[in-house]
Amino acid sequence: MGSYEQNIFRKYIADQGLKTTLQREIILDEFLRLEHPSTEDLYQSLRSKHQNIGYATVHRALKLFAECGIATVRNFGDGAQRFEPCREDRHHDHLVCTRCGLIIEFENSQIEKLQQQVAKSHAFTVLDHRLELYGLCERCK
Amino acid sequence: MGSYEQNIFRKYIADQGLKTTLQREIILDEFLRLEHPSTEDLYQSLRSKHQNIGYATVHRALKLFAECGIATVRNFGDGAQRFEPCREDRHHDHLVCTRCGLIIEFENSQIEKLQQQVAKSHAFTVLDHRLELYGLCERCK
DNA sequence: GTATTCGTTGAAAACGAATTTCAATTACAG
DNA sequence: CTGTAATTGAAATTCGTTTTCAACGAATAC
Ligand SMILES: [Mn+2]
Ligand SMILES: [Mn+2]
Ligand SMILES: [Zn+2]
Ligand SMILES: [Zn+2]
Repeated sequence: MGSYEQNIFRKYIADQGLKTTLQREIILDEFLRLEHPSTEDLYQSLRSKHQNIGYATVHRALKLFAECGIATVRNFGDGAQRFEPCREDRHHDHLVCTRCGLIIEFENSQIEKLQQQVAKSHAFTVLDHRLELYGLCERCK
Repeated sequence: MGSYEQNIFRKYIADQGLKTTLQREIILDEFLRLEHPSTEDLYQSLRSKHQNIGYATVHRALKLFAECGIATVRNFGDGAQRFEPCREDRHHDHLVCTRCGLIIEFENSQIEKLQQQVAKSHAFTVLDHRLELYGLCERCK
């Protein structure tokens, strides 16, 4: 057995006729330890223990994670794509401190409900959404 | 006199010790006619009548528009920054059709209010926010 | 086991949007 | 006007992302 994410990933790999590799296992493992890493972040994080894993492989793995649904692509406006583990499908949104980069996660079912109402009133089917509040955290203001 | 946006822009230019140029006036004028143009969109849109205005100048103008508050930077995940006129400070959010690119704008004061509550509960000061609902529009689903 | 097949890997190259450089030009204060 | 500093546009650069390609390796066939 393995973690929730490992199982989904392995199933996806098998279903697609792809191959399980040591690199992918290592990358997934490290990915699950990080918060909102960019490709570069994850690559650097692996460097110490695994100097033989290439940047391109890390990047390709992250794309696979997003494809199979265990990672979400984020963009907090800092010019780099960030990826984050979906963690059992618990959706959340973000407060982003524009000064120090602190990221606070939150869930608000009332907001989600209102979003659905808005979409409905425009005959729109929502597949995904992003809500980010930018500003200053307690320490920075 | 001039439009709301022209006045703000000219004041900003003056205050910063910058210079009013014909190019900037033309670019602003065209910018206000478009919906959510990228630099490239705006550049192309100007090309027919003003083949002598360079891409870099368009880009620099857009950055100035954002700086002085008459434009907002948007990122709908298509890989290009988009800019949009603020239009008298009326904030709005977006429904984005991921199939045909249609963008519907909406305002929802209840959602905004809940956002403030969320921020407050984390001792966060919100300076800006983005809410985008991605999915399929009426025609595409 | 050995061969064949086909996906994977990592380094390097290519890509593309954003940004900067630089020499020529222009706005505008004095 | 004149001098000075900002602006311009073409080209070059930057930087994150993506692709290429030859070597490699896992899975399957023989
Ligand atoms: Mn998060
Ligand atoms: Mn809009
Ligand atoms: Zn902070
Ligand atoms: Zn559509």
